[in-house]
Amino acid sequence: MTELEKGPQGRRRGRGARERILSAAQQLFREQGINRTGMDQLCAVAQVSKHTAYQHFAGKDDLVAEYLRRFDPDVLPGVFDRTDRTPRERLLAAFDVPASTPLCPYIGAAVELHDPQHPASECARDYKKAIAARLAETAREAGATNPEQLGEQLALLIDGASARTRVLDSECFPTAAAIAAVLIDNAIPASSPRQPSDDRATTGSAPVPAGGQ
Amino acid sequence: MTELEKGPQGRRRGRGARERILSAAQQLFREQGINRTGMDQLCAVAQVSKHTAYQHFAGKDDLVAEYLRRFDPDVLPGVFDRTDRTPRERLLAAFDVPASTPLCPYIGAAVELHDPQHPASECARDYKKAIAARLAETAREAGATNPEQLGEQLALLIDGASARTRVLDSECFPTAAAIAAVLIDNAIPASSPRQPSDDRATTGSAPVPAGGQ
DNA sequence: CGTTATGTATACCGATCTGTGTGCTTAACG
DNA sequence: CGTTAAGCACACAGATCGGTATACATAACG
Repeated sequence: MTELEKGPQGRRRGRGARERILSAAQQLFREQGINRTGMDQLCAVAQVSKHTAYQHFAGKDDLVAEYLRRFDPDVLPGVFDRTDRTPRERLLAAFDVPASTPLCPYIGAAVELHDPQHPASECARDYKKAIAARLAETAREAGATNPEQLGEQLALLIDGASARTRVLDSECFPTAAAIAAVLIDNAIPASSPRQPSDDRATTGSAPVPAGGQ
Repeated sequence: MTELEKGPQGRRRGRGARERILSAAQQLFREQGINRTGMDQLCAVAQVSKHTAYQHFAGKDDLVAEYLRRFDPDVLPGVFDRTDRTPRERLLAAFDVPASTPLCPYIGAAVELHDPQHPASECARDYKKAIAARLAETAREAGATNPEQLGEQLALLIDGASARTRVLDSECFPTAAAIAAVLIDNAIPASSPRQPSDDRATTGSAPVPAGGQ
């Protein structure tokens, strides 16, 4: 989904301007925010003519939406796909983000754009719902009595940690992880709350830091 | 703190332009965000000359900082000062915000300004710390084993609910309140987790909606 | 090779932004 | 009443914004 756009036929011979634009957007939007990043600066960083930029994207709004859609595949893949972990470990791994992760770009976009009708805002909504759904799915695997509720709760914790980290300018994910542990243990009736070693999975445990957030 | 500024002497006879400016800022910044509200529009709403606005505030940044400082006294006063409630009820009342409360203005400012050094960002940090401190204080009253931890956890829940409400465009505070109830009951050793009626306070319980957020 | 799509360079447009400067009106206080 | 400061109306400066137009270069494909 990252290589075959815009060409009705399968030709396409360009030098990859679109990728450079999206790459620059990802960098600058995270570093400076969306509103504080002008198209001139963005094109300069991407080493792309302004004309070309507006040939690939209908406007800045369109670019922002595409910038957000680009996260879909690579945000929490290393969290949910790890079959070498118990469901409980996978749920907790969602809070194991590298220190000083900027800010969830979806929250940033929703706040900066300030328009629920904006395509990027709808994209952010969809993504947040998807994350909650995957958490709920994993919660079901873990044997939670109310997986949907636990998924929504954990999603709220992630957003809270991300937003609060931004405001306080200090890491908040450990706090969220502690809450998550309590909620998870409270939601799983079979497992004893303070006994994490009753997992039925084969391979052992490895403290791997998760990717995005 | 809201009526005696700017005059070296105690004279002052103006028609209250400063108050109108701050009032308009409070309205517009919440409705449209900070960056999307120009000084022209703000002055028009406040029915104030632009010249006068820049006579009261050194610049927009200064105005934003003042706008945030103005919340300090009146955000969660009706939550912590209610002596007719048990500490536990007071903690939970912090999550009883009226539906569709816009977004915590401090989170909004921190995200929109995107500069931790900005006076308004520092103000937001101070406020968030103060809220956590008051929650911790109340948690101590409630007999929590680790009041500071519980205060920080509840503060994170509030921020998470506020941010997530904005992104999802649907109310998230009930979810946060449910988590809070679990955390509070888990943190208070004396009270049994599923028995809220063993409070030692005199007056009964009244489901009153709290003020700000 | 020649066509065609893709990209570059640059200038420009109108709108909007924060912030000032000038001159006039009006209200408060002695 | 007269002084004085607060406020108003309006124009303007300088910068930046998103977006467009024109003209030229180049790479890919037939």
